[in-house]
Amino acid sequence: MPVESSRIPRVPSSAPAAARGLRADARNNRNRILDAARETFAALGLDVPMSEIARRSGVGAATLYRRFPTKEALVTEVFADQLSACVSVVDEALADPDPWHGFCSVIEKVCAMHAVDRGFTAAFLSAFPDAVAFEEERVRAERGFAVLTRRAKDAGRLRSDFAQADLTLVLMANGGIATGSTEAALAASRRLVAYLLQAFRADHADPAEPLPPAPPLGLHHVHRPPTA
Amino acid sequence: MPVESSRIPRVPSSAPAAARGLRADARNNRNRILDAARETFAALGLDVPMSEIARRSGVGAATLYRRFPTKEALVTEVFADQLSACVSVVDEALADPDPWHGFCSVIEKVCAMHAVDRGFTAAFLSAFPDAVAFEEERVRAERGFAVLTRRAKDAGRLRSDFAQADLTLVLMANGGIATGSTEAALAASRRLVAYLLQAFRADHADPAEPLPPAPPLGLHHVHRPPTA
DNA sequence: TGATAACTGGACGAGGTCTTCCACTTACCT
DNA sequence: AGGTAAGTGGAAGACCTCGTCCAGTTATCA
Repeated sequence: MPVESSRIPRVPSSAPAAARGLRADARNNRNRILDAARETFAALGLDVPMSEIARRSGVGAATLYRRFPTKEALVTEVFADQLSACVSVVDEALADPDPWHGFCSVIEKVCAMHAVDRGFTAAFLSAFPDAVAFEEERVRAERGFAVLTRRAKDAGRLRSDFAQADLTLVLMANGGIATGSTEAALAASRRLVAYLLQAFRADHADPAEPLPPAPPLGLHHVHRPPTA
Repeated sequence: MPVESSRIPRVPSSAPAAARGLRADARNNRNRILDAARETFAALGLDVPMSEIARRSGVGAATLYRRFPTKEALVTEVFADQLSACVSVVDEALADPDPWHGFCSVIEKVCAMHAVDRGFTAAFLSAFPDAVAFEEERVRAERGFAVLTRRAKDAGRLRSDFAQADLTLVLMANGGIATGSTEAALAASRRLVAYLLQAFRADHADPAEPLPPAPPLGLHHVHRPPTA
């Protein structure tokens, strides 16, 4: 009888690394916490008390803090996959044969994701320090978007004075669209994005009205002060 | 000897109503508080502690609360004149013989004012309850802007599907532009506004791509929940 | 089944903010 | 100049949030 088999924890290796080797009930609670946190952050933003998330998860505060030593850790974990989704949006767009369509789809999809999730917007913009864990993905998305931008310009569809930093501009502006209902926020975001995409069209660039210079801002430089 | 003369308080009737009849030192302190609050709110947003404003004003907390019973009252007072400035921007634009230029100037100026004052943006968007005091001015500005919109459309410069609620959209989007330095925020705001104004041009409306419907949002419906 | 180690829940402490209270000081009016 | 009422500053109360601790419970494994 192979003793080893009992020593090897039955790990669903597809699960996130942090959930491996947990006792069954603990892993269950962990998932409940993540689900509740996702819902709550999306609906109310990142400023909800940890106690509220514990309450909605049906666990005590200690359990919450045992799984996620700090609120930031919880936020990071919650939005890790959302960030991956953003990155994959860029990958999909790179596979699109129409450069302009790909470019637009990135902006439309990412803005829509932000519009329906209040917490995602805040997390994205606050650039919480643990985000260094996502540095790699962020850089990949940035490079991918740069390629998209170049292709769309070369195709003559995107105005040539569009700056890389304008993506940050769009995301920040879209982040300002926060209203009571999710539907209203999504509708507002869609309309804003539609306006902006029309402004980005090459045939709408007016040589008589040059754009004000782009501010020297990259996604990684956006730091919203904690108390503001 | 006219007794009355001494009974009549020497009121600088040009001063705000709330400052009338105050003792000289009290009025002085009141002004210092307002100045400090203006600076602090503009630089750091509305979330600065009241104690910080008291410290910068050189007064104690009790004095601050004697003048302004609640933080909200202070915020309201501080931004009352800024709001008036916004309204007068509309009035100026109405006097502009060029409807399109007037329309643009409103958006450009108001957005610039919001960009350089973090607190103003928050106060404007949070629509704090005491704002009912400004209801009249708000309505006046709204009507004025409606006139500007109509004129600009009739002149064939503003796209016909521009909605009144799009002003709210622009202001919310502009409110998302908050970066570390004031200069960067202003630069970002300017570029965003330039893009949007190009999108608003009648000759840039693409009949092949109708806009998503405008969300049913007026300025007075924007309510950002307290904790978010 | 029973020992063990991990897990859980509610109570607790630290820190920060808004607001109030009270003894002292100051400006105004006669 | 002097009395008085208003004004002032610092300390303290109420409330909320993040994060910690300990006694009881539960899953795991021989």
